[in-house]
Amino acid sequence: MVLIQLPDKTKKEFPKGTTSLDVAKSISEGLARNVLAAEINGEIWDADRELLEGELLNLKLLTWNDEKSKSLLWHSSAHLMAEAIQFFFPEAKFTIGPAIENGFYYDLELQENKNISSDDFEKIEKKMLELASQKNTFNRMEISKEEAIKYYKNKKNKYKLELLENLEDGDITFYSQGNFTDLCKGPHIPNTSFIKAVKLLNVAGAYWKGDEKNEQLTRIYGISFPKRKELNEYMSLLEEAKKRDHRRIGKEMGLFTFSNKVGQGLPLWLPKGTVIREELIKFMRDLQKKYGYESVISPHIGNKDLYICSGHYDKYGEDSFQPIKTPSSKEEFFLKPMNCPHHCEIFKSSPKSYKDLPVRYAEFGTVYRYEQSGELHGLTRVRGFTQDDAHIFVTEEQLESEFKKVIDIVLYVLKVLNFKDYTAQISLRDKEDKNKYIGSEKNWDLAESAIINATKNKKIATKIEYGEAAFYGPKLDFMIKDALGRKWQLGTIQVDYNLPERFELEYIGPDNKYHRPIMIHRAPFGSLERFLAILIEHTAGNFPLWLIPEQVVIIPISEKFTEYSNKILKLLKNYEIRARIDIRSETIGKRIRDAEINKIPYMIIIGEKELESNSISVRKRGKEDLGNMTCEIFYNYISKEISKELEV
RNA sequence: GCUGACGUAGCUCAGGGGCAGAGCGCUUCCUUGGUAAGGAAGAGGUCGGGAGUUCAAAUCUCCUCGUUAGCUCCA
Repeated sequence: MVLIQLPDKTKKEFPKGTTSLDVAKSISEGLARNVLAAEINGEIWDADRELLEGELLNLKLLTWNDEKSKSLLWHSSAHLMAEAIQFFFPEAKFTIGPAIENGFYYDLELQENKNISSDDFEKIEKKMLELASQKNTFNRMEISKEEAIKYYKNKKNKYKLELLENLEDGDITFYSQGNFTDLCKGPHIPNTSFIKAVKLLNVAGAYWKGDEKNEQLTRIYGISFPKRKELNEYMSLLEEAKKRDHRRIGKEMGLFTFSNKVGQGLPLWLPKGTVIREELIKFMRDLQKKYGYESVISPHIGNKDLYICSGHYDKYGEDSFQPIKTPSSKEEFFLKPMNCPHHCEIFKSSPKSYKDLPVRYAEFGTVYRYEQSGELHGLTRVRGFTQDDAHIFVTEEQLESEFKKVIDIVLYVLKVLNFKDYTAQISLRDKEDKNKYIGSEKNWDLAESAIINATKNKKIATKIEYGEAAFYGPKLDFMIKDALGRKWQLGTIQVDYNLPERFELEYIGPDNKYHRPIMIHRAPFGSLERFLAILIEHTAGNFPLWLIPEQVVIIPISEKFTEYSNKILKLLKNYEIRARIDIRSETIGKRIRDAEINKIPYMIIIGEKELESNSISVRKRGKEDLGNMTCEIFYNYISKEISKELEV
């Protein structure tokens, strides 16, 4: 007897050999037609797999509407794609083909001199749909290890053989559908006909097992849906996302640019972009003042010895911009790739008492890193950027409370700019490979537990990632996705016991003895470049009023009102409102339309009426006429809006 | 750095061995207007750069630089 319990707690009995699909049929034919798989005691099973007899099984039937079954359909689609590719490229050797957050991919090795390009996508998609319509079932087979090895030796597929090495005999399953058989632990959808719409998205190289020392395979990404309409919706969503791309908006709004003559990955800030950047800096300066930070300034280069001392030379020296040499002596200087060593030396410049601590040095430090060319991406990954950096030197006792204060700053920044969808990631050491790091086991343990405790105490939801720590210490990173769903690290807070040791930093304690401070590295924005990139995508260029480069455009009805308009412009500028006049000989309609498209929050219309009453007419973007008012009232209106944006 | 794709006007893009194109933007002129597109004319290009094939190359081939999607990396 098979005993099951459905989510609504009803219990049912079925004879031996019953599958989840049979259970669905017993409920309704309609449900049975839509069942993709079943969750049995929390584990996902094929719908046509025979249920085990004996103990009571918690059974939940999964249809497309269950989030969990999306990856099921996508994983099965990867198999279907493999079958289609096998048809056109019989020599292809398949490796792994998982479902991912949005869709699926398959990594494969092609015959030499053959490659798949996006030109092949259409025929592969067509073949996939043709195969899908054959309603081929996904058949699960339990295979002995010996048999499996024989199968892939015969296919000369060393990748699958490598995967088999790590599998236990008795634990190996193959799945086959139509003409394609694959080593796979499943589960799968019942048959291919559930896949009704397919789109291959891109082809790229990917290293076997993610290691660049290994072979580079061909990876093909795709997505599929049970309905054509859903695919269309997804594709238009992608289109919309592309419109938010900061590279596009940055160009349209004239915020920043790049020049090949200047060099790859070296952004040039245009006047409008600089306004936003300077506003962000002002905002952060004010915030830091409140939290007791002191500003410091350090040069753009540093002696090689500085980085030998910090350990950065050892770790990154070869891959950095190469040293600048002095003409007379043999001294070598590096462009600074981070500010911490400079700040350590500032700390050392005078003796410190425990009464001085915490010491908080802040600097908007511009740093240069030689990023691999393939890594460069708009403003999110560049070779020259400015960090809103600070280093806090604390005693053991101060560490946790100070760390929590920094968390407050980061959370405040995210809140002011309305970032709700972020991940707080605790980046710890790689458990396997500890050679990547400097410092003692004890220091690392202390630093890691400090972060874990502080976040627990602050009750923020965190995700632990091993192997993501900096080489000198663990981090709390705030990750935000861009328009295309790629994750970027913005704010970061790091606990560091190692650099104070390397720089022999000390303070005199109440016991009149020397003690070693602990260092907190922190940057709430991360880098201004990356932060602004994400902010552009987040707002689609509709920045809050306090940040937007052009707050107001004045539109005179005709040339007769130019003089009065200039007077108003001057008045607004005295109020520190960012305004300009649109004196083109276009119609009012046209100039309002352009201001709307250019995302200008306020338009001021000036004509006969305004001149006579010494006033202005205000229009808010996306809204109607706000009516007639004096400049002073308008200023109050705007100031109120800005302070509302900043008080959260 | 690796693999694939792409570089045509300021921007977005069409063309694809035989005269360099469109829309938007820009300039000038006309229009002097009341809350999302007034009209006309004009300027603007070594078709990323170099080499080759050809009577002829923006177009085909190779190299190179850059951009881009991934992979790898990210102090």
